[in-house]
Amino acid sequence: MARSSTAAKHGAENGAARSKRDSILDAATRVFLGCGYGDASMDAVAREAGVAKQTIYSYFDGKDALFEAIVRDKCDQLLEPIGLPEARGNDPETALARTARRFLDVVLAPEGMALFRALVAECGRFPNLAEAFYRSGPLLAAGNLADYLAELDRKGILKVDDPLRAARLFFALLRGDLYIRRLLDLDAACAAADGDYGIMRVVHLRRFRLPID
Amino acid sequence: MARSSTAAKHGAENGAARSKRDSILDAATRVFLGCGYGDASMDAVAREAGVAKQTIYSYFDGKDALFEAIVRDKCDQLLEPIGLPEARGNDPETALARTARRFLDVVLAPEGMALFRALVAECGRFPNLAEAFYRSGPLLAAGNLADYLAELDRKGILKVDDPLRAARLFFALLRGDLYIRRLLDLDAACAAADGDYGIMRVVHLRRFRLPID
DNA sequence: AAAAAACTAGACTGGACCGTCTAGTCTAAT
DNA sequence: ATTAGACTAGACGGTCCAGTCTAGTTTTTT
Repeated sequence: MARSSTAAKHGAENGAARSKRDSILDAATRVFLGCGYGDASMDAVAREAGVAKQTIYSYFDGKDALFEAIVRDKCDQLLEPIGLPEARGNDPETALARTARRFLDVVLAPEGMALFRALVAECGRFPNLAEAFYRSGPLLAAGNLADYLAELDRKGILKVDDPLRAARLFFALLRGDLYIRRLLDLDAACAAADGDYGIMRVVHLRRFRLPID
Repeated sequence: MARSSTAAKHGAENGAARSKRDSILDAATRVFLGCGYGDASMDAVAREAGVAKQTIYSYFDGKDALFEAIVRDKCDQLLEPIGLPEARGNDPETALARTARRFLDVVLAPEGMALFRALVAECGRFPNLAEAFYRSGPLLAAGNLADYLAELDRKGILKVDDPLRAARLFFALLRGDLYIRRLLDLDAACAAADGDYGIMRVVHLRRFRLPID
């Protein structure tokens, strides 16, 4: 009664069953994030997972539940690095640059884009998923950065009146125009993983005692 | 042979036909932007337009063509104000604030959000539409602002090394976090039209000889 | 008035797809 | 060996929808 929330008829809680469930989840992730919720078919998921359709329905209640499962899964797994608090030991510039890179590497990666695109497309049908994503992603990241900025302010290193707003604007600057282009799937062949996206330009704003709050 | 590009069998090029075509376009806009391309049905469009389904097919080639038509229509109509060049007579601060407001009023409005959301969802199916939107929207706006910033730089009022990049970051700052929230349809009940969105905070960055390029 | 064109209402075809069901196979425990 | 539960392959019912077709009505043109 532990794992499969509602469609639970699996007595064997061993590793084999778990790996079958996982392969379904993986396949579903590829299919759903590849074509979107509407154009993804359960038959395609079954084919991709190398599994009979009935097996999917024995692990998940239906298409909705499967989509929810893969989204929550990807949220946990993908957004986990940007939810970590700052390493406060380093000098601020390094810390900010590291935060920036961690954020962009996740957010601009194809998987991150696909997840966000799917959520935007289906936010009407799954409003709770959209909110869960926002809270465990952008909001958490901004909160952590805000804490760090507040600390810098207390130490007199930086003047930041409204840390949360400052953090949000920091991330907004980082996303810049590139985020829009990626969302629209233009610019796919751009410098993806290795590009430094002008991070340092944004980070160096602090030199000017930035009033970005 | 002038108007209805491919499905043309309308000899009468008078005003009545035009208004019927328009009422179809209007209804299609409501339906498509309301539920998205996938969940919109041609029957729903016909019902909404108060028109027989066959009439739609006599004006448009099919669902795809109708979607294209309404998107191009809304792009032209919606993004037109943000494509206008700057009024160069005013002082820079006023000009920037005006540009900012014009941009946000369009982009954050429900119609603008719905259009963008539909394009993000269907960018795989209609890549050309996504690009057309980007060019006639964000890119054009950034280009115009860049021209203005370059002029300010020539006059020595502002130091801007890379005007286009500066313009893009300006708009990125304006979108901020709110854009993400609106895309996910959280935050719908927020201060919509009358809110001043912190524009002045962003505009005042210039006081610090902003190196946002 | 008569003819032509536009339009309507609704039935219909063909296809996709969700979720269920059946019948049979494989695996593991007893 | 037997038995129970997990799994497979595929068929099937029901629903929804794009696009076509038919038959009849309204509007416009001549």
